[in-house]
Parts: sequence; structure tokens; C-alpha cells
Amino acid sequence: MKLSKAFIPTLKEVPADAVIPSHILMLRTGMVRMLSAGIYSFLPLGYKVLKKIENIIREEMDAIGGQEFHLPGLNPREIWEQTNRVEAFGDTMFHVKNRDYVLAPTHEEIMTYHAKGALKSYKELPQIWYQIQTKFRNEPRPRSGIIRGRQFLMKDSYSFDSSLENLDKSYDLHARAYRNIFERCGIKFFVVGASSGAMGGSKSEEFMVKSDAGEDTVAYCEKCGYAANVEVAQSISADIARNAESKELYEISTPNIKSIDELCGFLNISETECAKSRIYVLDGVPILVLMLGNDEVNEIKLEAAVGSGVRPAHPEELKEITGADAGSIGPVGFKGRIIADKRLKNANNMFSGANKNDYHIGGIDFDRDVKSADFFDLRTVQPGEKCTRCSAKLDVFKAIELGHIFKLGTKYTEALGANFLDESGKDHPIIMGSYGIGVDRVLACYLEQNHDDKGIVWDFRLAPFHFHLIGLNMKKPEIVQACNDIYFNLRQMSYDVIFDDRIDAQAGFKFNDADLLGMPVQIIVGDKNLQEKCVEIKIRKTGERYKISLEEFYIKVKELI
RNA sequence: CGGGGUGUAGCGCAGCCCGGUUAGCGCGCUUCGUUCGGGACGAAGAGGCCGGGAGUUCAAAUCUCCCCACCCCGACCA
Repeated sequence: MKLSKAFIPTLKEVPADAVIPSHILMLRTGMVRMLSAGIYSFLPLGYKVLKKIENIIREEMDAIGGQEFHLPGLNPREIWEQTNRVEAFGDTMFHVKNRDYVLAPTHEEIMTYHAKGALKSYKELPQIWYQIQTKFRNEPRPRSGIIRGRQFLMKDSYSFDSSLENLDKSYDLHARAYRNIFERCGIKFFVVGASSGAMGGSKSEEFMVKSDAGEDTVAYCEKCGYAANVEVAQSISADIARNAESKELYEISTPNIKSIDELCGFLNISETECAKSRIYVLDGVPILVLMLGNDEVNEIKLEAAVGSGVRPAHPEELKEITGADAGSIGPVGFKGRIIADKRLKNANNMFSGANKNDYHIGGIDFDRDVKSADFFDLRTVQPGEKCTRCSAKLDVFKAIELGHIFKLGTKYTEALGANFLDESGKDHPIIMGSYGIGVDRVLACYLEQNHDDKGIVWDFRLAPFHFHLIGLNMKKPEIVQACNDIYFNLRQMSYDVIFDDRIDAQAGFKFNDADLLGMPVQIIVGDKNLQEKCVEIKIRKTGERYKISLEEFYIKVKELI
């Protein structure tokens, strides 16, 4: 492709609305343009990369026996009503106004619809069906460019099996295929075991990429690969060492002392000598939750411990429940149920509120004074804490979900009546698995991970072009001639080449565009080198440059790829 | 849906408080000339319903009200 003819509208300046690197780079390199919030057009350069990603996915899906479909985005609402998902998706689903159609946010229903009546015998199973299609979701707030859009490209596949054991096999095939796909795309990813949420089903895993633009927060151990959403993640958090001697309880006047920090300052003690109290309400019944120092209550873990539906007590309720306002609440004398974080187990000589405004109590011995407490892991993992598996330090960061695989079970086949006959002629709902990849997210994540201050750094696997040929001073016939030869020959060797043949662009301008667009190898043809029958090769990633004779050039090229 | 912010040339912005000739600047674009290995220089140009509507006023990019779009934080997120 000649750059003078290519529609690759690069931007020198950073568009005001783009915040994260992938979004900025996609706009600056002319890969995408926004049409409306969360709705993007892919321009030729961006689409070229997208197709490369799709093809990697196709190869890996085909390798596990997947068969590609192309399903409609426009679906009859009726099918979605049979599985109750019009209601489940709610406002997230787009509805067509003048027909009873919806825009498909995913395709379980449609695949199951086609399986119904078509897959009748256990002999026809397993099947793995997939497609790469645009999905529509009315996100309340699109953001981060392509990462969270109202319309996005997704590879989704569905397995149909006759038994749970066979589902395991289909699932494992996908688990391996997904690893291959992300590795081939050059993405650094990790896998998180997750709950499968509203989709229903049992085991599931998410393929995640570390990114500040992510929507999930995860704890991750680089050493052993432990990864979990912070909602459920655990760490080895040091328990409090019990002092040899337990003091007696004593009341302290602490006027206007509310927070743990204030208390520590006032009494000149450390955080780990304090038990913080929070009041929660479950089904109208108050529960006192105790945390060590400034540890925050993880409400997901709390629900796991006491049951779902807990809420923090309103400030007005506190006095009625405990006799004091927030900041002066504590376990001693509290009459209701007490739940404590396990770090507090066996602790003694602790400080906490006195259930009397402006007073705290010291010398609290949890074994002696808070006998009714039940202990659970209730805290949120903090960075630097130790991994429960290998004791290495945990990292906590934001991450983007790139892929999700899970064992669906029979939710959809039952709802739509997709049954098969087993060996004994008995009817069963087909057992399904469901597996998704955000195809355009792969692109965005690749860019998040592979750029520098100059622009994109492609490697050969996803690069829209292998080589960026730069002819400096295209007014000189020798240079034009040399460039045309290289351009022709490389294409004969079936490489993709973008050729900056612009006559009016200065050298520096071309170099900067080349660095921005980020093709793995730049070939620079200039006057001085050419007089010595040489050209220059620059490796985008490392910045290394080689001056090389035209004879050796094609050999060197093969080495590079 | 709550909070904050922004809409002025293709892109990035100034002007708005405090209303007043023809609405500016940088980049980009067109033409000519010079330059030609790290975002060149000179000259001449083109390009605007100042997001939309209603109002106030002799007069509105500027003040008031309504609407719309987009961004950020939060809620939400199969």
C-alpha cells in the first residue's frame, strides 16, 4: 500500500476526548473514528488488524473442531422471552421500535434454537459452534474508547454435549484454545476463576489483562499465578500477636475522637491495637462487624459469612442500636450478634468504642470480653500482602476482561426444549458451554500493552503491515527507483508493505508517522546510503538501526521475520 | 440515573465574567517557490448558522431558560 493513496488519517495532536493509550492511539493512527458514544467505525487500518485477530481466532477454533456460523444481529424478541432474558437484560438490550425485534447482545438463544431438533442423537454430539459477530448492548455509560462500547465485535462459541464429562472436555478444549489465541496475539494475560453470575452455570474462568482502564480489580500473584477478584481474594494477613498479660477493661474519655487515626493519635497507640466497629443490618437485625485498625469491610465477603441482603446501618439507626454514634461503637456491652475479622482472633489489650459517645474502652480481650464473636475473613486484600498459596507478594490492580469461558449446563436447552436421545432412547436437554472473546478488546489490550511515547509497537503477528518503507526525498529518481524495487520485491515475497511515497512530506515527518503507526521494521531509503548502495533498517521496538547493502538486504529481511 | 465538565474551521484551543466594527490563534488543507535524514521556510488563499431552540436587548459566541451531544467520577456491567 502506498501511503499517498492510503486512507490512514493520522493525527499529530491528541484528541481531547481520548484518555487511555489504546483509545488515543487508535484515533491518532486512523484505525477508528467515533460515530456516536460507544459506537465506532473501523477504518481500513484498524479493520486490517481486526481481521488478523479474527483469523488467529478462527484457526484456533477450527483446530478444536469448531464450526463457524454467521448469525443475525436482528432477533425476534419471542425467542428471548422464552428464556426470560428480555427481562434479565432489561435496559441493556436494544429493542427495535417498529417491529418485535431486538438487537442481539449475545447468541445463546439463537444457537440453541438451531440446535433444537437438529441435534437429536447423542451420536451427533459433541458440537462446537462459533461465530464472530457484532453484539449490541445499551451500556449506560460507554467508556475507554473501544473497550466498553454499545456495539462491539465478539467471538462467541457454544458447545453441545451429552454428558457433564463431555462438557468438561469441550470446556478444556476451549481453555487451551483461548490460551493459544491470546499468546499468538502477543497479549500478556492471566486467568481468574470466577462466579458465572447471571448466565447461570458452574465452573467459569475469565481471561484478563492488567490495565488501568479495567473495570475489575483483581489480586494477582506473579509467582504462582493465583488470581482472584478482590471481592473474593484472600491473602495471608498477619494476626495480632497476643500479649502475655491481659489488662483489665478500662474506660477512656476521648472527646470528639471518631476515626481510628484520631484515636491512635490521641492515645499514642498503633492501628493494630484498635478494633473498628461497623453496624450492618440483615433482615432488620443489627450485626456488629469488627475489623482490625483501618481494614475495610469487604461486603461481598460479609454476605458470604452472614447471608445476602446485608446493608450498612443508617447513621440515625446507630444510636438506637448501640447507644452511641459512629466513632464510639464497640463490642463491649453490645447485645446483638458480633462478627469479627479473623485477624482479631485471640487479640487482647485492644481499644474500641464504648457505645457511649466520646468514650472508648481499652484492655479488651477478645477471648474474655467478646466471647460471642464469630470470626471470618472479612477484609479486602491489599497490595503487598502475601499469597495464600506461595507466600510471594500479591499485586492488586485493575484489569480488563478479554475472554470468559464457562460451563452453562441446560438453562437454555431446557427453556427452548433442545433435547437429544441417549443410548437407551431417553430424552435429555443438551448440555451447553459458552465461550466469549471480545475481539476488538483484544486490539485495545494489545495497544495498552505495546506502545511507547512515540506510538504503537506492533510485532509481526498483528501488525497491519510487516514493513514500513520510507523513501526520503521522493523527488530524486534514484530513490524512487530503489523504493519501487524494494516495494515490488517484498510484495513478491508476500509481505505486507506500507510505502511512504509522499513527495511533499519531510524526512522527520515520515519518521514520526512511521514510529506512530509502529510497523515492526522500517526500511529507510535515503540519498547518502543509496550512493553506497545501502539502505537502513530500523527495528521499531528496540530502535536498533542497521545500514545494509542492497545485496544482503533480502537475506536480512528474512532473518527479521 | 446522581455529581462534575466541555461544545467556537478537519484537529487542538483563545474569546464568554464585564454584550458593541469584519470571531481569532496553532496545526492541517489549496497554489507557487525554496528546502530535503527526525514533525522546514516564504508568499498568496480556502474553510464558521460560535451544538440546537426560545427569550432579554437598539445590539448576543458573550446574559437567561429549555433541549441535545460528548467526556470524566460514581451507580450498573452477560
